Amino acid sequence: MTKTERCCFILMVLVKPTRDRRTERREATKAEIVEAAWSLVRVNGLAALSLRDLAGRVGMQAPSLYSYFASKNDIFDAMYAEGAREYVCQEHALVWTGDPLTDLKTLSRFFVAFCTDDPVRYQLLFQRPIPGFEPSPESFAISVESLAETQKRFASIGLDDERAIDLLTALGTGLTDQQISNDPGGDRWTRLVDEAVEMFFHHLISKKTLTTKKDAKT
Amino acid sequence: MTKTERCCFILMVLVKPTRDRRTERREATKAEIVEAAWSLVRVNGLAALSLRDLAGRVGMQAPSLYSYFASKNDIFDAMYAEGAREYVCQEHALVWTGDPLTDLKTLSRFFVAFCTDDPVRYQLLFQRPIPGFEPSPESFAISVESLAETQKRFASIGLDDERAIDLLTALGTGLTDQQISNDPGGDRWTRLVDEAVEMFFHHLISKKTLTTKKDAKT
DNA sequence: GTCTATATTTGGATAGAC
DNA sequence: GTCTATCCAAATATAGAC
Repeated sequence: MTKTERCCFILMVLVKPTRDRRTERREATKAEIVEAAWSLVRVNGLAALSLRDLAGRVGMQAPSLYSYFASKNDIFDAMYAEGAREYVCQEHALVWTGDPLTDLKTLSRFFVAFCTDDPVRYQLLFQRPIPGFEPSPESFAISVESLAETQKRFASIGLDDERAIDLLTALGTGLTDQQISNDPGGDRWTRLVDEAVEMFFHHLISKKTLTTKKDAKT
Repeated sequence: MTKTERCCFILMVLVKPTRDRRTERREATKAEIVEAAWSLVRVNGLAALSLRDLAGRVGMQAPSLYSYFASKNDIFDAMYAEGAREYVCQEHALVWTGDPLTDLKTLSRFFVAFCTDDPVRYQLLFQRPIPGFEPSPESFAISVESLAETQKRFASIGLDDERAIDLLTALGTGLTDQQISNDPGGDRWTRLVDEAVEMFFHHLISKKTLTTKKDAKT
């Protein structure tokens, strides 16, 4: 521990509310790098991200990035965490009515919109397109949190049948995938979300697996 | 044209049924290379295919591959063509009953089974995971042929609504994608195909968009 | 047709000066 | 913290001998 570091540490402990401008600056730069990484991968794809390009985008030389991230995968991990946090945040902001059909539509619309809105983010979060990369436990924990959130939402609607849930998620990813692969930027499949959820809902009712709070009319 | 080539050419023209052993041998080697490429790619993923590995697998040095294929993408193209041909062939072998629901199930089951049976092939044929690669017009034509086949099948069932078809394809790719991503080698999603098709079918009937030959009972 | 040798490019990552 | 210089590894692809 250098003299300067010791000094800082003592100050931090003694004077709690003091901001650490050094750390703030550092975090800001890290965020800037991650942002630049997103803009690059949105154009060239995840696999094409190179540290040279990335450094150039933020006005650095490649080795300088190693002052902020230990490796390339470490950068991917930061991107993953950011994406997962966005998902949790936006999902949390959804408004629930208590009506199962309406709420299912809300959730499905949100999922498909979130994914098609940024296909590369979808790829990073929900598929595994980078050979040597998997998210760190800390980053993955964010995803797990959101999964739990969704499960609770399903349960509160009365949807607890695994088969049914699997069918619904397949619908969501199917619409998403077709939209991204075959009509990028359009709405040929996203516009089908409501109809798909209604179809699913009526299917559930006909199996009497659902407990409705209000009764949905045909 | 060398003397030998001229000689061969004259022979081919004069004596029609004569086989060209040279060409046969060459095609066999090409097929062997493509087969080796598939086995490598199934293990390491599409992106990880390297010409060194591939050459080693068939007992060659890397440059020798250039006697058979002009480039790496040329090899991918051959793989694509082979995959597409398999699809057409297997689809063609399906047996149709004339009953819309049954036939829809047959088609959907086939699609999902074909895709989950070889996820890497699915990736190469139906997604675009290799940065610089897209199939040559000749190879792509095979896919177009199969699409036309499927369209005709849909039409013969009385299914000609674009929205409905899009919904059905989303169901197929959704089940496929979830199966591959979240339960590789299992059947958690593939076993839902029949239920999904029934759900879709009843949805169609309730919209009275379908002309049935036999009437399906509830 | 197959080989050895090599050109060329492009990555990620490290060392050490400042 | 940032830079220059460099290392190392891996990849596609070509040249030319045999």
